[in-house]
Amino acid sequence: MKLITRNTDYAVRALCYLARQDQKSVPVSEMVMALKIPRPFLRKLLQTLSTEGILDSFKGQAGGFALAKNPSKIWLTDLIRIFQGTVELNECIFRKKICPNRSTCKLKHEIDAIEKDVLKRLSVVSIASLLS
Amino acid sequence: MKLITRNTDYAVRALCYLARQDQKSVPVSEMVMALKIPRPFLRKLLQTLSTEGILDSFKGQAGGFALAKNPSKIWLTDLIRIFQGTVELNECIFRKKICPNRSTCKLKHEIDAIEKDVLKRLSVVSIASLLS
DNA sequence: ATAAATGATACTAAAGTAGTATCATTAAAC
DNA sequence: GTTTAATGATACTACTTTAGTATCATTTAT
Ligand code: FES
Ligand code: FES
Repeated sequence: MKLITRNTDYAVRALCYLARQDQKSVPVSEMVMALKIPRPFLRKLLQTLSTEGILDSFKGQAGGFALAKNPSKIWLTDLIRIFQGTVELNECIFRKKICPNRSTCKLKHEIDAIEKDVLKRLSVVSIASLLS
Repeated sequence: MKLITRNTDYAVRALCYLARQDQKSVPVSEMVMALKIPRPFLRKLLQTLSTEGILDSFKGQAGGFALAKNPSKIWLTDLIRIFQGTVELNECIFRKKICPNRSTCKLKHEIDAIEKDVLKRLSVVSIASLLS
């Protein structure tokens, strides 16, 4: 099981790359060179980050992408939410229906507690903190 | 993202059910009734638990399954390993290859640390502790 | 012999993840 | 004003994992 999918992982790299630049905007082609991420995939991903307000985008020649916020304000949990949905280690769906034992189930309690910890640890990680 | 898949979840329920019985062996049909898990799915799952040494099985009429160990010796991590493979929240595979940045990557460090915590918490949960 | 069980194994379906392709729109550069 | 290099929008394909089904062989109590 993975906590971070490819999308999120690539997004982190791209955002770190942008955070280290002080150019007004960086085109996808430059990032493809630097990060060796498949172009169409990176493009789609950056578009998503743009519509989500993480990036600003500039169309036309000499256009590209730039961070829309300070790297210390871009949280890993934002990216996870965008690309993977909410963090729910525990679903307990029972044949498409919410499980009737949810309130008493000890397994659920255990996993819920673990989930809380994981979220707590994830929620302090920002792009700034990943810059090294 | 899920920490526990359906297989593992069902296995926990089945094992808890068996732990509460003191019959020599319980046939699948009885468990299907009690747990409302699809029969062929439960069957396969119990067979797996049997070959993995978690359950004893008895063939022929009046046969069935029974715990092969004390419930306090059956660990949630065993079940996760059996049905989901090793817990690895962090893969960082870069286009089918192991990522070259593994040693320096801060994201990996963070996720590794979280994974360690999760494993620590999972590793103390046994069927006995889930019996309620 | 029969019936009720598991063993072994192959198959199908659904969902999530990863990646590609294409055409339209924009705006700087010439 | 035309060209060119960029993003916007959107649809599509492929792969992997998870979930679930089906079938026939074997065993054993009755
Ligand atoms: S059995 Fe459904 S929440 Fe655990
Ligand atoms: S970039 Fe590969 S381990 Fe993080």
